[in-house]
Amino acid sequence: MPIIRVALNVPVDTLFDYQAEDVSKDDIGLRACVPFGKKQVTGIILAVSDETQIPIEKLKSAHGIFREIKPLPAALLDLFHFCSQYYHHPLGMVILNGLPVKLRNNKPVNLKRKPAQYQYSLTSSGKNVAVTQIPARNRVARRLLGEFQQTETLTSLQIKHISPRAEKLLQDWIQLDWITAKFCSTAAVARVAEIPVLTAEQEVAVNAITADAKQFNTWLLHGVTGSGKTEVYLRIIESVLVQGRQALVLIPEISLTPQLEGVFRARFSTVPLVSLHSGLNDTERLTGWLQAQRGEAKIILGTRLAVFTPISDLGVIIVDEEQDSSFKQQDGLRYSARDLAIFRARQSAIPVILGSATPSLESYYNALTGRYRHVRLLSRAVQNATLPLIQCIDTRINKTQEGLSGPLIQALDRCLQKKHQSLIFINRRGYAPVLLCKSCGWTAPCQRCSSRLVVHLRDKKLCCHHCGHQELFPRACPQCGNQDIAPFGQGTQRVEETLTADFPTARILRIDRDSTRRKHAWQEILHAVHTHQVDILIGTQLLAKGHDFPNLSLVGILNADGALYSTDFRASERLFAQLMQVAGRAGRANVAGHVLIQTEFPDHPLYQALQRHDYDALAQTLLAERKMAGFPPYVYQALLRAEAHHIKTVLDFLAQAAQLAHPPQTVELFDPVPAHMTRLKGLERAHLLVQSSSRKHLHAFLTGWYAKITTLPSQKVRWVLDVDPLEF
DNA sequence: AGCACGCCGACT
DNA sequence: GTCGGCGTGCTC
Repeated sequence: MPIIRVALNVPVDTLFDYQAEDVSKDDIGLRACVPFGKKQVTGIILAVSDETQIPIEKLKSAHGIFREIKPLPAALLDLFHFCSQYYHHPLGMVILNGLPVKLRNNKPVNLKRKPAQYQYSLTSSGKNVAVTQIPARNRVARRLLGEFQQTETLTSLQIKHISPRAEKLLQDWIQLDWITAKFCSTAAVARVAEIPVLTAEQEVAVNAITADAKQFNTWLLHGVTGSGKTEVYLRIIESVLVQGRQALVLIPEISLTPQLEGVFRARFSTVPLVSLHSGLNDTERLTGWLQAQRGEAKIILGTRLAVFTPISDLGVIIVDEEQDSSFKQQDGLRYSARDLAIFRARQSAIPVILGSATPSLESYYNALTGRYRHVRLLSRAVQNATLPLIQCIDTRINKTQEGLSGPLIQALDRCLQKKHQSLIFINRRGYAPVLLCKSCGWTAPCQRCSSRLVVHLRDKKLCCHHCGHQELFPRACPQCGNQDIAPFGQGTQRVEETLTADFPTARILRIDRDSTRRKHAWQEILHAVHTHQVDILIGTQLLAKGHDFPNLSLVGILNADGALYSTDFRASERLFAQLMQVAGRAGRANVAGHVLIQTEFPDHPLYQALQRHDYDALAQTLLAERKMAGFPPYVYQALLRAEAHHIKTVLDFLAQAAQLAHPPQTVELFDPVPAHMTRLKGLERAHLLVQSSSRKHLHAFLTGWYAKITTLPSQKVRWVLDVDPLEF
């Protein structure tokens, strides 16, 4: 009887052999349900053979093979294989983690007929209906209409997503002539929205990429905020769709999916699109995955996990905001979706486009050295729009009160009078970052992490932003008993309080994780901002990403200096990218943008470069520093991370691992050190850095070392290899 | 990862 | 005398 070799979701890097009837090589990539120990599990068939190394008495028979869906394509299995090897993670775990949950269980996929896909479009009379015409208690109807008025067209699936009850309203609305319905089954490339004329730069970019669309190339699409990178994506996707091929678009955050999805649906209204992200439930995720695999979905839009979607006829991959660290998974399998996207593109002989206004230094360096092809968009695409004016406010001269300096308050006031919107950016949620005893200097610590508890005044609580721990305010200092304990420093809530006092008539809205936690909160907030129901926005980095605020003319930045004295060598790069992104929120259409940065170091090269919008100047400076210090992109790194209840256990383990390493001369092994955040969620963490100027040598070394570490008695230590680490 | 096997401390 | 602690090792 033939043997199938199955990858299972277990932390050992071996395949498990089973006897199976009626199997052939065509079954590679199918799911098989097999007995494993006392349990039944489902894995993926990776090989079919007549032989096995396993003694016959140990060999069991597979319970069954699922044939209701097509096998995983060979290319996807290759991707998993590469991922397993490159990141040194067991193959079975890589594969099963990359599949939708519904494919991991012992059940066949339920292929019940999916509901007919209709597409509903808002009519011109529908556009004129005011949301207030709908009684406020009819919340679903209000939300649905609001959604229609934002994106104009919605599919049955999207509507179901808004609310299961929303579908009931549609027939009435068709009667009222607010919307029209049409069946969508074809994938015709029909563009409905008004198509902007390309700028000369955009045209050069589009032509260059489409002219070379038949082979693998990594393109760095390097365009300032507002230069119209999205339009370049759209044109390239269009050329791929015309050939009947599919496009994969990766974006950093779930919160950006609706926005980009709206753009795509408006442009390619009849083209089936799926979006895949962690906000979907298991069924939705499986449905989207299957549509992509069957080739029905032509545009696959998603966060990093979407890089593992089977796509039968991929024509292009786009990675938007490629510098964003959320493309790197920070637990378990620590893969970079951006780097895997490049592997996939090479494998499929198609272009991959990395888009950014502030590329990662790695990508920029690759573009400079010619590994990547560099296309630049230097001017804003919208007519009349100029780059915002960026200035520093020297807080050594202009002292701040409650975190706000005089010039910033005055600028806010002028902005209010002109009825423009303004934004205060402060990357710290809560009321104040610490609770301080003024007599002995005690600050409230987290018991489980090496961090300070953040003051959340509204619910009279202290919160740890790392582990979620909450506790009540102490009445007095637990160290010296003094009652003079008070919040110290600024967070979004405190800035909100201060500004409310300073501008009592202004409409102020705070946007951070605390205010957007509620379902649909984001949609409501964006709607309020777009319809100018808000004068001053206060927000964290949530605000920095992607969203267009057309009425925004002033951005104030508080407390950015912290990153300048960070020990993380990537802190400057990240700060620059983040500030550039926030600055880009100002002055989109006809309103000139103004950005004011409160800092004690206005002469710092980072702020100097920012004021001149000069990414290249800063990038060159940082690259020179990295070269001198021997940091990426001039070396390749890997981190052996370990955690346990006691730091000694961790350091002993790392010391043992270092002992059996025996690195070649080209690979440098550093001493174990405690992690930046030594305690996290009750565990102590440390790591050991390995680096080399040769990726090949580093990888070869890691492979051997990984095998040796696996044999160590791991006691109570949890460890992982983090290849190309971003955080230390 | 689970789950069993296995060898040492406090309990009805 | 046992119940159960979690260290070690295996799963085709």
